Amino acid sequence: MSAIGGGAIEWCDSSLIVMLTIGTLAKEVGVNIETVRYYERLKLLTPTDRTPSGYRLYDGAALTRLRFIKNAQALGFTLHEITELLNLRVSSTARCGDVQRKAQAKLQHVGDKIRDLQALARPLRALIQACQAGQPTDRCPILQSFEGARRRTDGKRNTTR
Amino acid sequence: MSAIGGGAIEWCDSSLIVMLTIGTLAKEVGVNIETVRYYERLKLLTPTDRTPSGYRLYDGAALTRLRFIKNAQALGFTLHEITELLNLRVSSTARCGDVQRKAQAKLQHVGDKIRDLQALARPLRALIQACQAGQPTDRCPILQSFEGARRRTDGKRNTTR
DNA sequence: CTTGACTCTGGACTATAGTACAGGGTGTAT
DNA sequence: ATACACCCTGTACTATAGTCCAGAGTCAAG
Repeated sequence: MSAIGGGAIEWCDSSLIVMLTIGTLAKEVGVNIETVRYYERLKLLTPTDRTPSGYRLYDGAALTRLRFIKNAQALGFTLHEITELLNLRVSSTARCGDVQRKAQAKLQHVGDKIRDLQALARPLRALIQACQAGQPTDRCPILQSFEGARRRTDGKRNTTR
Repeated sequence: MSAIGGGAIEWCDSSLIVMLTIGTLAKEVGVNIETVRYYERLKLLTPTDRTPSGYRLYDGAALTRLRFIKNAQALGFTLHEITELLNLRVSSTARCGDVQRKAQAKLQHVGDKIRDLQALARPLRALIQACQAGQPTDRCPILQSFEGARRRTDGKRNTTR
C-alpha cells in the first residue's frame, strides 16, 4: 500500500526501536502532517532523529508528546501554555522553588477550570430533565452557570500594552 | 470624570432600569470595547436598546451574557460552540428531542474535559510533592496525564474537505 | 528503471478572535 | 461655546494556529 509504510525499524545500540515517519505519526494522532511540522517550528515537538536523506523520525515519546499537546489544547491551553507545562520538571539545572511556584499556579488554573466546568454541567443536566418533564424554559438556563464573584485567575487581557 | 459616566438611567413601563453604555459594560467585564462590537457582528451579543443618537445600551442580562461568553471561552469553547450553548433552551418553538440531544452531547463534552483536567492535576500535585522531597524528576511527569485510549469526542479535524 | 506514495523546504494562504485606527458625531462641565 | 471624554461606522491590521502548494528529492514494488 505505501512506500515507507507503517513504522521504520532501526537498530540502535543493541535494542530494537520502532521509529515513525511524520505521516504515520500524524495519522496515529489524527492531525495534519503540516501541523506536526508547524509544532517543530515552534520548538514544541522535535523529531527524535532523521534518516540520512533527511526524513524526520519519531519514537514513542514523541507520539505521547503529540497526543498530550492535542489533549491539552482541547482543554483550552494555548500552545504557549502547553510549552510551559511540558517544561515543568525538577531537573538538576532547574531551580526547585521556581518549578514549584509554576506547578502550583498551573494547578490552581486547572482547579478553576474544573469548578467552572462543573458549574456548566449543572444547568445542562437541569435542561435535560426539564426536557423530559416537558416544561419550557425560555430564558436560557445555561447563563446562570458562572454566577457570583469573578475570579479572572489567568492574567490575560493586560491593559498595559 | 466622564461625560456619560456609569449607568444611564431609563424610565421604562413604570420600573427603573439601569442601562449601561458599551464602555461601562466592557470595563465591568474586563474586555475591550471593540470586542463587544465584534460579538455583535457575530450575533452573539446584541444591545438591549439604542439611544436616539445611536449609542448602544445594555441591561443586566447582557452583562451576564458577556460574562458567560468570557468564562466559556476560558474553558476552551469556541465562539461558535458558545452560540450553540446559549441557544440551548426549551422554547415553545424548539423541538424538545433536538434540544435534549444537543444538551446531552454538550454534557458529555464537559464531562470529558473535567476528567482530562483531573488527569492533568494529578501529575502536577505529584511534581509539587517531588519538589518538596527534593527528588529530581527528569523525564517530564506531565506527559503521562492522558494515557490510555483516546476518545476524540469533539468531531473536529474532519479530513473530508 | 519507472511509477506512485511518500518526504523535503520555503513561502503563501486561511480561519478565528480580536485590536487599532480614521473621520466624524454626542453630551456635559466649565 | 468649547474642551474633553465618550460614542458611532467602516476598514485595516494583528496574533495564533494551522493548512495548502510548488518544485524537488526518496523509497520500495513491479
